[in-house]
Amino acid sequence: MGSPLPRDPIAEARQNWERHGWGDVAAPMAAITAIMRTQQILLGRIETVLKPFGLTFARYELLTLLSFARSGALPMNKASALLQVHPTSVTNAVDRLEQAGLVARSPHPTDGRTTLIELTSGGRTMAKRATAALNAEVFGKSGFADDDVEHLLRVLGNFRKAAGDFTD
Amino acid sequence: MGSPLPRDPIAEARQNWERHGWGDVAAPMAAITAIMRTQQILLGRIETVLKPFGLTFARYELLTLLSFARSGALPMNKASALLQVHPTSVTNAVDRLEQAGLVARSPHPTDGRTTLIELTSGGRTMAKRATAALNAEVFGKSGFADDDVEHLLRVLGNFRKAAGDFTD
DNA sequence: TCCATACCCTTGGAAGTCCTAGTATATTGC
DNA sequence: GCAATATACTAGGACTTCCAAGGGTATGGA
Repeated sequence: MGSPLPRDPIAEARQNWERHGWGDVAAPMAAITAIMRTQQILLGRIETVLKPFGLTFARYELLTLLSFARSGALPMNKASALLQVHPTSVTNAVDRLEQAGLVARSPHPTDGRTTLIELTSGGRTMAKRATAALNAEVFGKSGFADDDVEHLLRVLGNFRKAAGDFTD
Repeated sequence: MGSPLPRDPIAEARQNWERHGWGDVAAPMAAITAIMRTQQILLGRIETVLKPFGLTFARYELLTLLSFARSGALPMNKASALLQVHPTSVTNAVDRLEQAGLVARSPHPTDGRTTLIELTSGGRTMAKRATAALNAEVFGKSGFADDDVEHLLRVLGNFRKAAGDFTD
């Protein structure tokens, strides 16, 4: 989306913050902006790999979650909670995956309010193939050193816990 | 959007990866997923703070970028490059900021293809206020220790550079 | 038992992102 | 000087996200 810039725009933002007397929060501002940008880059790579499969990241995540479910099926509200997205986003993703024949909706046996989503065999195959591609093209080539990966997991794990993601 | 989960869903995903024989990429997969989720949390906090100002993060970033421009005006393509978003996203943001009276479009004096965007006085005031709020409510309370901030800046800076964001 | 409350999912709307294509203006090469 | 190429912005469409609101189903207390 553009050739490399001559200077790091986030480093420049940090300097601007300091120049305006906000030096006390300039560093965390820069770190947060860097997280935003890194996410953008990673999401772009992921979507590029998934595009040939007709998948987006949101749909891939749901597919993978289902592939790990013991019974092969999950209530929609469970999926929403585990993926940490709004229930309407799950509705949307399921609509499209269902149209593509990768998942199926079925009524919950005892709770009439609940809808179960289940992988079709095609969906299971698709999940395997897409995961193999992502492992090879993105996760296996992240560019992060092993030490940095562990450090990221620790720091971001603490952050997510403090933000109330999980109690553990 | 949901109460805390009993277990960290990303740690669980990592275990699932390992169980399926993808142990060699399980750690970077988890780190990348953690970056995604952290970005989601941070963006949520930012948007909550900006909402009373009638701003979204995309519009705030543009407003702030303009407030740091020497001349107070920038060509749209420059803004697109510095914010590292698609040109159509800038068009969209400018449309709405213009409707709100915070920026104005003007033709470039010598290049007929180019449109300049300029802060209005109201836009300048808004940028100051919104930045003060974000500094107080988000950047000043990030929850990251100083050491972790420096580490994040280094690791993510290397990543962004390797991804071609800047040459420096 | 029955009504109020809580929960689950879906619809419709607003916002952001990107892509593709189209129009207008510059620049470059012959 | 003029045609071919490159650049700048915008229009329309697909996608995701969230919020607000609504209809259907469970559950629990009077």
